[in-house]
Amino acid sequence: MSTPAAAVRATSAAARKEARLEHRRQRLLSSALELFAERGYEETSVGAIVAHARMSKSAFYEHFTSKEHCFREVLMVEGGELIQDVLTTAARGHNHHERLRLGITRFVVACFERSTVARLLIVESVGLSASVDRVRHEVQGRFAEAVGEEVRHAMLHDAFYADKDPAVFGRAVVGAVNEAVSYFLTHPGADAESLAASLCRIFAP
Amino acid sequence: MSTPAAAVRATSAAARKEARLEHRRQRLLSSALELFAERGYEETSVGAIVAHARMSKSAFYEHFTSKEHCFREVLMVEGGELIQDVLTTAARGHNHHERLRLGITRFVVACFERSTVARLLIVESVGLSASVDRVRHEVQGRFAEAVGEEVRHAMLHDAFYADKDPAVFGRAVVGAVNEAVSYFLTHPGADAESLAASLCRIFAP
DNA sequence: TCAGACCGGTACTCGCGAGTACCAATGCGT
DNA sequence: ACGCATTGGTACTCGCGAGTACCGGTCTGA
Repeated sequence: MSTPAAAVRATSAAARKEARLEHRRQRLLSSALELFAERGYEETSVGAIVAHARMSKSAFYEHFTSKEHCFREVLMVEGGELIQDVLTTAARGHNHHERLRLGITRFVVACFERSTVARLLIVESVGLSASVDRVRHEVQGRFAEAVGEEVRHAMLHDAFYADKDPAVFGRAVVGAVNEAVSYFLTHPGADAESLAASLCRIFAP
Repeated sequence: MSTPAAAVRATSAAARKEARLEHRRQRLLSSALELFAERGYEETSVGAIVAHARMSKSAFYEHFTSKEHCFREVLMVEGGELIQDVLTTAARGHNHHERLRLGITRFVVACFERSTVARLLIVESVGLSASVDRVRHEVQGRFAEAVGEEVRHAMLHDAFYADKDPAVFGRAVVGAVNEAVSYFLTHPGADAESLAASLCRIFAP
C-alpha cells in the first residue's frame, strides 16, 4: 500500500479505468446486438462488430473469450432484461388471470418494441450450439416457469386450468408467443396489441 | 430417332440411368438429413455428406446447386411428408375436436418417431437464411392453416372457439407444439403420448 | 521531467470448407 | 470388338474470418 493520498488517486484512476472499460463493453454489446439481429450470427464477423463499435479486435478479446461468448453475453443481458420487464409487469396483476394476461401482453409488446432483442431470443439463438441453447432455454424458461407456477395455483379454483399440466402449459405459452411474434413481425401491418389480445383469449380466457 | 428396337433399348437405358440417379439422390438426401440433424447445418460439410453417402462431390453438385439448396430440398421433402402424414391422419376425425386432437397428437408422436426430421424442422432450419425460412414457414404453415380452417368452422357452433382468431390460433398451436417437442425431446424420459394429451387439453378441451 | 508499464491498434497466420477443373474408367452405340 | 462420350472421383484453388503477436503511443507514478 502507498500513502493515503496516493491510494485515493490510485483508486479514482482505477475507478475511471473501470468505468471506461465498462463503457466500451457496453458499446461492444450494443453493436453486437444490432449486427447479430440484422445479419444473423454466422454472417456477422468479429471484424464487423468492432468496426461498428469503432474499436479494435484486442478490445473485443479483452471482454470476450470468443465470438460465441459475446453472443451468449448479449443474449443473457438483453434477453434477461426483457424477461425481467415482463415478469415485473405481470406481477402487478391482482389475480391469476390478470397476471397471465399482463405477462403475455407485455411479452408480445416488448418483442415488437425491442425487435432486435426479440430476433436474437426467438430466431438467431436457435440451434447455434449447445451452450447458446442453454442460455436461451434458461432465459425463456424463467417466463415459462412463471406461467407454470401461475397455472399451478389457478388450477385449484379455476375450472379452465384444472386439467392442465403446468409445465407443458408454460412451455406451450412460450412457444406460441414466440411463433406468433416471429410470424407477425415479418408480416407487415401486424398490431402488437391485437395479437396479444388474441393470444390472451387462447391462454387466459 | 432410330429404329424402334434401338429406341426401346435407348429408352430402357435412359430409364435405368434415371433410376440410378434417383437412387443416388435418395442416398444423398438421407445422409444429409442424418448429418444435418445430428451436427447442425454449419458443422456439416459437403465433404462429410458425400463421405457418408459413399460418393463424390461431383455427384453432389449434379443434384444440388449448393449446400443450402440441398438443405432446402431435405427440409421440403422430409418435412412435407411429415406434415402430409399429420394432415391425412387428422382428416380421419369426424368433427372439429377430433380432427384437432388427432392432428396435434399425430404431430407430436411423429416428431418423436422421426426425431431427425423434427430436429431439422424445429431447430436447425431456424434463422439460417431467408430462403430456408420460407421453406420452413411454408411447411409448418400448411399445418397452421389447417388448424386455422378447423377453428374457423368450429367457432360457429362451439363456444370455446367462438372468440378465437383462427390465424393466430393456428400459429399458436404450431409454436406451442414445436416448443414442447423440442423441450421434451432434450429432457429424457418424456412420453410422446402424455405430452400430446396435455397439449390437446389446452387447444381442444 | 523522465522512465516504464500498459493499453489499444494493426497486420499476420492458420485452418477450413465450398465450389471447380481436370483426369480416368466405364459403358454405350456402331 | 473398338472408339467415343459421359460419368464420377480426386486434387486443387480461393476466399474468408477467428484468433494472435507484436509494436507504437500514451498515461502513470516518482
